Amino acid sequence: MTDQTMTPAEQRTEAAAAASAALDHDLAETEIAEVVKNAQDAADFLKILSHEGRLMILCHLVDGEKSVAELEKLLAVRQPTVSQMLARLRLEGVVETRRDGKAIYYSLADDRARQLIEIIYDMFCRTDK
Amino acid sequence: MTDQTMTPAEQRTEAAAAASAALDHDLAETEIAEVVKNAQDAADFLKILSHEGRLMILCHLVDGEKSVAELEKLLAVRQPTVSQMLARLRLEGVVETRRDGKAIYYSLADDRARQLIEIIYDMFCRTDK
DNA sequence: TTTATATATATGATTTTTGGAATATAAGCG
DNA sequence: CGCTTATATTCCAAAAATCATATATATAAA
Repeated sequence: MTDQTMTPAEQRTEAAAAASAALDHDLAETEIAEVVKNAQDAADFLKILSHEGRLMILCHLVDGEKSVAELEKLLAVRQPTVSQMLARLRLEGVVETRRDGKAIYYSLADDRARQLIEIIYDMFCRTDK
Repeated sequence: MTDQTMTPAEQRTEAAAAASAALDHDLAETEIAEVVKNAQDAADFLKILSHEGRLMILCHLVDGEKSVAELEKLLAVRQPTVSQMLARLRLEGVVETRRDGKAIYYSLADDRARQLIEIIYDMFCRTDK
């Protein structure tokens, strides 16, 4: 279908044009770029949740803040592993921290995450019983 | 916190026991295993969605079935790439196919996916405007 | 200030995921 | 039958994610 002699950039441009044509109201390049960006953002966000350990952490945080030590026990994994998962969640802005003495308490900082987690919890932890 | 002289298996057992204790109603090993399994299932499912291309495909399929060629144009990627993404979705049971002559039409086959996709679409493609 | 506890980070090995290129199959057409 | 179009699959290299181990930092307590 697509001419194999074109460069990848040319092919993408052509394909994008084809996509525009397909959506009869003729999207501009910038609009296509925005759709792609939305998809990227959404996919990146889902990637954060698509990990057993991180997902369990987030599920627990729905019930309220937890210290690293508490999460370590709840998940049955070692401390550096919990901290690594928390670091990722922190960098992505999904959780935030509060210090109390030696302990650091983590809580949810993103409503999208809270919403999705609750839905996923219902889907996978209630329905299937 | 956890004794570094134990084997990983021992540590996991101990940590699991600690987790049980933490949840005052004393979960059995099998119950813990089930929670972990739920988390794994959910994470695996989210992994399928957490990919820009697959996500875009699923978004388009929410509007109704599409042939491979249509998706190729909508996504602006090459045919083998579309087929690879579709193969993954097919193997995971998220989409199903119907043949019509030379064309193969794909459609959503999983209500969980449909539900999540719609929510994600609202979150990332409507809200932020 | 030394020591213990709670948490974080760095490093590196291993595994998974990804995406391109080539090739294969399957259906329709002349 | 050969030819074309639509789709699928295989193979492989590169990139990314994961995980364990070791080490660092920060707070508190003695």
